Amino acid sequence: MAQALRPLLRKLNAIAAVPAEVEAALLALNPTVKNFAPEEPIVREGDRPTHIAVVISGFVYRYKIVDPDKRQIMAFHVAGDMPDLQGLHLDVMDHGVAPSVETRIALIPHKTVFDLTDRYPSLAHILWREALIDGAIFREWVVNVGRRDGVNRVAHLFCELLTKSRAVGLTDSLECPLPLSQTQIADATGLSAVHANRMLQALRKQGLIRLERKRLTVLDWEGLKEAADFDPAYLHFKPEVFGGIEHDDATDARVARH
Amino acid sequence: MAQALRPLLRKLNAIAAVPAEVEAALLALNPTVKNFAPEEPIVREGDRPTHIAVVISGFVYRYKIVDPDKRQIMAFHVAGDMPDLQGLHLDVMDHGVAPSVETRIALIPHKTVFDLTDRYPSLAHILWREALIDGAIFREWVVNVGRRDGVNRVAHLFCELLTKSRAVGLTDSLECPLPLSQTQIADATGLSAVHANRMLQALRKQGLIRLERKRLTVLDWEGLKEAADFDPAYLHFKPEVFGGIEHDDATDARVARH
DNA sequence: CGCCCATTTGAAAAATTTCAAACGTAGTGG
DNA sequence: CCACTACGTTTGAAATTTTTCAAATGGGCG
Repeated sequence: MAQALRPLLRKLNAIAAVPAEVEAALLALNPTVKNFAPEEPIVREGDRPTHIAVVISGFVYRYKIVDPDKRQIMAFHVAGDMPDLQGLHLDVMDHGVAPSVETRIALIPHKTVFDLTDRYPSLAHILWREALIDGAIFREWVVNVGRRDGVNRVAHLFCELLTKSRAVGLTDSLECPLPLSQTQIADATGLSAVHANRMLQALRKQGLIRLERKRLTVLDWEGLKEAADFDPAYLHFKPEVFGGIEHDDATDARVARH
Repeated sequence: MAQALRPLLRKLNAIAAVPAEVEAALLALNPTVKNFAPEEPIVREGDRPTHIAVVISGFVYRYKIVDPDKRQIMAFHVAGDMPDLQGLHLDVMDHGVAPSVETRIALIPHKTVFDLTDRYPSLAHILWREALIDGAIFREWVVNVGRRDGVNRVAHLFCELLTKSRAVGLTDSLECPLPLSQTQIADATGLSAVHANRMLQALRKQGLIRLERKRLTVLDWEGLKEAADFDPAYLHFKPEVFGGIEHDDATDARVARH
């Protein structure tokens, strides 16, 4: 398990410069690693977490139940992400965390994290920054769900997921895992499952995406960005990572100028 | 100006225990204070802020422009709040900040804040916690806009504003300032202005609220909470502050059991 | 094969937006 | 003091988006 936290380092390096000694200290940790089956709760609303979860592989979402037959998904997380970083300073969970597929999670006691941030103030700043980026993404989701129509919302979600996947090295093409049911896509975009289905069909018909075997392929990145009104600034990646996807990509992306 | 940051202390004390020496250090600051006219930008999307803004009095909102004839408001802030705390670790603003009424803002250089957090690690933890609460509120807004219908959304917004106002001592009754146009309420709830107007009428007709001269009066707190599906847990106030509003309040709140 | 579950389709119902106009109030300038 | 303007609120009605309901289709798996 010595390398279990490798994805975390890739993630942290995408958002900040991580000093070598901090990298070493993190790699030296020997965290508990636990497998979670699809939909098996990782943390529940109301819990008082004592550990930080780091996604090693798989796909995780955060959600709240409303009504209680409605659900809203507020975030997706891939390898390297810490879906309950907030537990460090907020005692009780105001939402749940669950995986959508078989997922490996490293568990690090809060105390261990605080020891590290005491020893390495720069790590504290990086984690604080990560928490702020988490917040920035929620803001964009408020915009997405509040002011964009169905097609836009789904397109935007896909742009975000592909960009994040590329930033942490999960893929270097225009294709990435998307282990979600249409119901989950609907719950993330504030749509009904039926409507989400139709929005997906619209995106396919427009030749923007392909969706098969739980993988997303973007056929026309510029077109999808346009349809989504997507600007990655809110993800706050380091400048090098920022743009992420170029026009002259080695794929079949059509050039769609606006 | 020696007492300019008094509201900030009330706010911080509502979310955490603030050591006396930290209180003293904050009060000893002599921040620049600036007045902003309604709608006069405090920070713009794309800016690289060098200072933290603290609301001393007034009412501030954070927003993004989409399309560009649509606007989404993502947060409201009252006295004591720091609407761009995130600027401490995120270089460029991904959204704008503006007041809805004449507002007094204290400006504290980032450097000053970092000096203080270096000197008082407990302050760093409090500010980090505040940033996480900021994020928790965005999550609830995603839920609000994504999974609640018109009336619910507006009711929820009002519950949040009243609860926050009480927590920082802006009011101790069921009445608080609400210096917003219906267009702004619409932009915060993801509705059209016309529809927001109708939802307000519905809340009035149900005898839940009164709205006049830019003040909100809650006539039936339990009823409004019920209509809003409101649970203040996501605001993460200290336990003492938590409940905030009791059934047997010294006001004319009707008892609405569910 | 048969079952379970996710996806897809169609059609009606409901929520929400858009458009257009009326109304009210406050402020400005004559 | 009145006319005029600007802006926010209110109203009505049609257009549109989205949801709901119900059923059909399709794939994976024991």
